[in-house]
Amino acid sequence: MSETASPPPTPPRPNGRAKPRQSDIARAAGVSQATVSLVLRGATTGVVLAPETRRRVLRAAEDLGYVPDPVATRLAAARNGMLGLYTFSTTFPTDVAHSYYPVLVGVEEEAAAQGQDLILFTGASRAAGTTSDAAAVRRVRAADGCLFFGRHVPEDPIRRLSEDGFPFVYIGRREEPGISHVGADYVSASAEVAARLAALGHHRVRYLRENDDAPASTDRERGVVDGARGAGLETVGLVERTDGGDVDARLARWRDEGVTAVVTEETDTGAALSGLTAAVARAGLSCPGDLSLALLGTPAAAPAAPVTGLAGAISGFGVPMREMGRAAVRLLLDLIEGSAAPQSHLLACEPVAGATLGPPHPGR
Amino acid sequence: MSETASPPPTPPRPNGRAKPRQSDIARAAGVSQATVSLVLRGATTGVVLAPETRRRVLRAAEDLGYVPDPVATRLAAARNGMLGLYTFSTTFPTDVAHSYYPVLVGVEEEAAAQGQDLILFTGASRAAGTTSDAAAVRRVRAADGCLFFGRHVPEDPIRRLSEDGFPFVYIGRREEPGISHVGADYVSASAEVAARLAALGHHRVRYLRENDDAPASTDRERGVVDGARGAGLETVGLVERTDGGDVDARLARWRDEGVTAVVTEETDTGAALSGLTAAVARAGLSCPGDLSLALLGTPAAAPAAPVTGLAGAISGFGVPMREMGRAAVRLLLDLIEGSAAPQSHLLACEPVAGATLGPPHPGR
DNA sequence: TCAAGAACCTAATACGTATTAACGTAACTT
DNA sequence: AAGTTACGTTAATACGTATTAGGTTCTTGA
Repeated sequence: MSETASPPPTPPRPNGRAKPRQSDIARAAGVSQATVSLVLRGATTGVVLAPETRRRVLRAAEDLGYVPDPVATRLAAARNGMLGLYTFSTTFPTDVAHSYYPVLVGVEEEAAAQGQDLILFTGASRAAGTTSDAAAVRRVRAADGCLFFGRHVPEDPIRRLSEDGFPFVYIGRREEPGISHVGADYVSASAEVAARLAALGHHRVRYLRENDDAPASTDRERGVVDGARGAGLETVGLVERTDGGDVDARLARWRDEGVTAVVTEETDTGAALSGLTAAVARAGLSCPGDLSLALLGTPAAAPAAPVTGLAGAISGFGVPMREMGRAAVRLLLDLIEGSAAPQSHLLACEPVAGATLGPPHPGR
Repeated sequence: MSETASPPPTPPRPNGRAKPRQSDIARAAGVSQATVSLVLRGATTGVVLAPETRRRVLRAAEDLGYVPDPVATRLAAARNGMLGLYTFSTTFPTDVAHSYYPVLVGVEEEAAAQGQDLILFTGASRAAGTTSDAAAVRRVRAADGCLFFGRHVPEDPIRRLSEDGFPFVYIGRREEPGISHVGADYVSASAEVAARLAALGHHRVRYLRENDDAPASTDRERGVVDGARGAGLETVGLVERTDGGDVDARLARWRDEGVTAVVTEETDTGAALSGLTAAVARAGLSCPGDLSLALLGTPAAAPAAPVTGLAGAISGFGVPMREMGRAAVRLLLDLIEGSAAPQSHLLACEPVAGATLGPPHPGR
């Protein structure tokens, strides 16, 4: 299934080497390399070129098929029109592909719209060497600036970037002061969900969150608790964490306790949600018939194990991932151009009506 | 929804500048910059450093928090550990995201596995300037090599790359000799589908193909025709092209003509398939009850307009997109390392049994 | 006609690292 | 003791572009 093709003919190049350089153009046009640079770069400060010279240089550049070397451009302290996107993933990228994909789409869209190329750095890269996080993060300096993306991020190497004045933006909320991020307003959106439950008449509710302390989870918890308090829901025992234990037992206990609604969150792994829905299905319960269910966050587009026993979409809110990607690119460009100080943006989440919320139906 | 954060404290750097360089280390360790490079790079050809010197240099590098500059590295050495991925898309990238996505996943997987980073070039980029295709394609030289991806590609600029000896690989079959590509064996797979129809007892069949001449479409047509001839199907009037006309009328005509099975192809737009299935649904036909249906290619993962009226998957074959991405990366790396001549790989497609094929049921 | 500008261009250098030829120096041989 | 080797390090240079401080020629005004 493999066929070797004859190599293409290689026409002689003026230089003997593959790529024509500015100095080749200079020779052809009878000017200096500096002049070529000035012509091709567009007039800089005050320097004026004779129209005739410009023409000659441009002509020669065209003839030779000149291609500016982005690396050299970058080394010579200018921009190279490339933005980095560094993805930290605990698991292999493909596993979380679906839940992160919309962000990538947004980033790509906006980057293309702004005429920037994108360098994809993968956290797992360079696995061959004895590389630390630090070494991995270093590579991003090849770009004009970088976006960081993922729930968990190695902080030290990135602090170093910050100290060096390298422009970067987190996608997702961060706690560290002085660094830029574009996040979603999980607090408000989560509070709104709690309020929705209260409005339906629920009183005893459980919020099942992931057992880690990523800002996204912390924010949601805060929103749920604040919202519950504000709406008059019971807050004692409201929050529980996934602990790898028996979800079925947990669900049964909740029913015994008179819980009428459960809220959980969607993260990159989707563990909390999938575990919960599976348990609900095993218990033979329906939503919202027996139990109301709300989800904080957008579920993956095409889950490997589709949620069974649920009629429509899960109620809660959606994360504006695509718009976050776009906003992050815009902010990063502002930082690179120096036209903005480090700053943070929180985007509003969109409520999802869904089909899993209803009035309370106490179990047993 | 925006908050300005205080800038982080900037600790004094030995150099007065932001990033320590090899020459800073050299000064601190009392050696030359060249020695620093040799130490940090690992022993090159025959050059041996005194263990004591190594220690001093490494120590100094550690103390100063040295970070090699990838850009300078790339300029000095030939490689920079980055592969380009250039996507040509007729429409906006996002529109075809789903159907191309598996390839991107494969590329990213393999690139990460090989310790390479990825530069995403988008054809629409640099829209601001008066840039030609040529100028757009030039940018890929920032990488060590490049993958090209898309049904239609500007040939001239790429020929130039080829002449310059720049390593690149097409994903998808190409006609041009002497350039490398990784494609799918549409001919064999399409012929197999035709044979399957014949085995079920069909005789009068139609193949509806896209109205363009991308190699992928050409190959499929050849496969269908060859396979039909080999299996004894009627070949007169077998092939038709989409022409933007009335699909319903076309379908009705087929029924009148006694056609019992229809084959179509999936491309980046998905136009042929979606038009056809919509017409089938409007005509109140079921597959395979009234009409057998086969598809050449993998349908997009999550079609915007889900196929209605079809019980299960559409029969035909699937394109190994992810594996094509992986294979293309491997081939590109071989080319870059000079360990391989330009060559082509055709990957086998996987038959999809599906639920839309059955014995012939003449209409009317 | 001379000096002062203006207009155009170039020489020189920086950017940070990799590589190679060459240079001392110390150890070893005879 | 002189010559040879081996060893450890460095000077020099390349990579390709950007930038700035001049240097030449050309106008222009008096």
